[in-house]
Amino acid sequence: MPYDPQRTRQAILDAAVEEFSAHGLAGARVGRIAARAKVNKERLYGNFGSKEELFDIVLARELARLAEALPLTDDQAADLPAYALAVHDYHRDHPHFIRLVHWEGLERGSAVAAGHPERAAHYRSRVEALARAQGRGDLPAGVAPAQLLYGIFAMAVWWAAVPQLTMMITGNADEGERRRALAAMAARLAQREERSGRPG
Amino acid sequence: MPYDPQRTRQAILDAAVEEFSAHGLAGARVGRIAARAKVNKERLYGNFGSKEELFDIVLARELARLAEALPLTDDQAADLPAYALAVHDYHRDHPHFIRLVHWEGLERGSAVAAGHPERAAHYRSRVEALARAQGRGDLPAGVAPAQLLYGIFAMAVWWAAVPQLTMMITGNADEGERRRALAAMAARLAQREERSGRPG
DNA sequence: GTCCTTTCCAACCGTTGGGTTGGGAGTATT
DNA sequence: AATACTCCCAACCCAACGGTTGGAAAGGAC
Repeated sequence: MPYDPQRTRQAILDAAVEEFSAHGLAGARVGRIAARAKVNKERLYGNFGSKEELFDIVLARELARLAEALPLTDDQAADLPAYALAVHDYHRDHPHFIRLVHWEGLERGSAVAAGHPERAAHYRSRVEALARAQGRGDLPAGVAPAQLLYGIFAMAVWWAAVPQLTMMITGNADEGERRRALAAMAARLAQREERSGRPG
Repeated sequence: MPYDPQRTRQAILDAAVEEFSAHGLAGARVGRIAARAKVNKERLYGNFGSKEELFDIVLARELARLAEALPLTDDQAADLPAYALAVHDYHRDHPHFIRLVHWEGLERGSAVAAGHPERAAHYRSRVEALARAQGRGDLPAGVAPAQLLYGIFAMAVWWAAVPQLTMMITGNADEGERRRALAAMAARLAQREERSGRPG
């Protein structure tokens, strides 16, 4: 059979994203990745060095895909519910990335943040878009833009990491209801006037 | 040395919660748990059957602690920001439970929800408290109470599961800022009047 | 066709994993 | 003080793990 190193690499990455997404770093099995990719284990080490490095590369690839598919333009920053829904739908349709990020957070902790300037830049650009929207008056100024982005992300993606909790909290609420509620809550975060509104 | 089976059990559970919280189900090492508890590995199996059963028991114990420490009274349901802060602070001060829940969600998936009626009841009671607050007019009726609870939880605890992302999004925002933003966002979710407020 | 490099594979390696075993030490019952 | 039962431990089991090795097959340069 003719050699096809490019195809080998690709097959390993495709298999690895499935395996890491399903089982995390500790739970993933190098042998399973090789088997699913129909490739010899040694090719994995020859191409990617180690299980951990492979995890990094897989995660970086998924982030690159997300970054391309889910920009945050100034238009979108002015329409927070629509952006929240876009984030939600992306992760619903591409469930690997958000799971990888959760595995990374749980297994490696906050120290990760220091070593990935390009990822930090990705999120910074989103924060800046929200800051500009605040400057234009399209978003309320009461909450720091970074915190606002955090809140939107939290509501839009958390269910993917804790499906069992989500089920217990919302019962068998269907996805339509979740999307509707997400949009409504994002709209509330985006409202311009704040009302104290709570009786002492 | 005199026997003390009660103490042995307790030591295993205390060691197990640390280990499972830090490494998850796949990453946890039975040998490490036994070593930390200063107990023979066999005592772990004699008392708890298997690694998985031990995980279940540890998680149930942590939920029981949370349920006692963090009720949701009707008073609190009427003051969503205060409740959100209470949830945030509990998980900040007792970081094991929320991590265990995330490990469970990632490793076992949504099927878990079906097998734990007592846990479902715990969350149902919280949803009902919010529903009553809506009935009294203390909370807006625009969002289903279960979805509202989901949103509050998501914002209040997500940072614990993805500390690296939180860091990249909010920079080195200190905890005080996070708490302030959380309260502000919860207040927005609790506002009674909705304003469309978005220019077409 | 010879030489050199790259791709690929089967078999292997040392270690560690969850889980078990056989028996000894402590305690309660009679 | 013999019996019986629970608690505990050191040593063991073996499958599976991440990672490596030696060499064969393929491709490119000349």
